[in-house]
Amino acid sequence: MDRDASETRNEVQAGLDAGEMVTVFGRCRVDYDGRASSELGPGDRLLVLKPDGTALVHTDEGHQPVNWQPPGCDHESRLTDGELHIHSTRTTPEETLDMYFASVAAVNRYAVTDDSELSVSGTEADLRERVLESPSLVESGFEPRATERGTAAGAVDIYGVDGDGNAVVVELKRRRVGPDAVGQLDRYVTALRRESHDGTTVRGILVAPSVTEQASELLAEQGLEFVALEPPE
Amino acid sequence: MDRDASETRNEVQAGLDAGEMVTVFGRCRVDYDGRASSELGPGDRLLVLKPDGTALVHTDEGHQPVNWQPPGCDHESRLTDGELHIHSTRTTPEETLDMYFASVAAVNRYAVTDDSELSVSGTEADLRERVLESPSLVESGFEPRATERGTAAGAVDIYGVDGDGNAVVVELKRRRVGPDAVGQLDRYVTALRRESHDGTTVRGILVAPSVTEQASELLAEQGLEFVALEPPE
DNA sequence: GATTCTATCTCGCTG
DNA sequence: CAGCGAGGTAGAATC
Repeated sequence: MDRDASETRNEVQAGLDAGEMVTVFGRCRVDYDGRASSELGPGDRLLVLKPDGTALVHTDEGHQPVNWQPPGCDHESRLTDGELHIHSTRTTPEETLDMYFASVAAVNRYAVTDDSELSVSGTEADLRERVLESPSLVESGFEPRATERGTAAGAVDIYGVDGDGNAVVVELKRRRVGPDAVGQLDRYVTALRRESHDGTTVRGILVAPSVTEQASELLAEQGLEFVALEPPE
Repeated sequence: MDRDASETRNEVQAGLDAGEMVTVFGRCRVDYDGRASSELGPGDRLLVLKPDGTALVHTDEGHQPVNWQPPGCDHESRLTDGELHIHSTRTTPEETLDMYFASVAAVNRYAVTDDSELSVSGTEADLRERVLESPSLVESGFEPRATERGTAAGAVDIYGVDGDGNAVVVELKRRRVGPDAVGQLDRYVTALRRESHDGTTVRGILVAPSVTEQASELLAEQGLEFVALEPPE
């Protein structure tokens, strides 16, 4: 099932040169060096080289590739010590990925045409639309005034006022939230209180499907509020 | 280049039954429904089905699969309206992925053996080891007393005391940090101050390679400190 | 390019 | 199983 390494290399390089998607399955070692560094001993893996400069190394397990390079990298095929050697580099940050194939079971080249765009629903953006269309879902009398309003601590998802004229900061999450989301909301509320030189009251409301116990306690400690709401669909 | 759909389906199913990694390249539509939902119109994509129940749908661009299922899913091959139809399901949460192939250019089956483990260096754990071996890198006189010390707000990376007997909370990050890390440290410090009924001073120190401007301001506002330190390697 | 935040995040660990 | 935090997170939007 093994193939002549030189012929294999030519096939891989021809695919890369043609702007095709190239896959290589075989026994290999993998070295990575960059933001971190890693070593992976011999094993059977599927290498996917994309025409946009992406490289993915997949084992038989897991959603995540065991090693990879992001889009925009340069891939080179080489013969190093008689083995097929794929060398991929990027800059900013400087990172290299090297794969050494002791044997190659298959090389495949695919000419890819894909004009469709993925459409997703049930995102945080959908939840924001839902709140903007029906602000009373947050609270009777709530009036949104701005989205992505800037503060010293970052941009607030929805900024508005309540029925008593108090300022309201709404932080949206599409799923059940933990302590991190409370910290985020607290930063925005604190920043706005600091920025409002008059005595305006600033309320913080976390809008999400649900909240963990620890996050709930943090909300109470900080005097922040929670409203249960799911993204549409 | 197209293949008989029934024959193709048999090949895919045989690979799944044999516990092999199966790839299908061809023109397809993809529907996903679960935590969110998505639709993807016709285009050429590479489908990877792993023996652990993972499914990955890759276009010609990007590190991330355009659609996927995590490990542990059940994959079925079907003939629906004369097309190869891959149906993948999971529970908790209930999620389904459906791929309909208008044409298939290639099916590949790979028997995978991989006994090697990935070893990574330059992680947060490596940074923690570095600090525990040389606590003076944080500050002269700093003495670590515990790692992963529990608080009401979660576990502190390193807990210790300074030369004056004050409590010190160290939050480690392997890379440049933004506002979220400051919020995290602040939650731990606040929780410990609440828990220490005597008048013990609790200091919070963020240890990371560098810090963004906004995070730096947040640190100053909260009376927290920063020490520049990189993970080893 | 740097910063900030979302994500069907995934993954590992711990209770 | 849920919760919590790390990640070479990637990706998008904005400055």
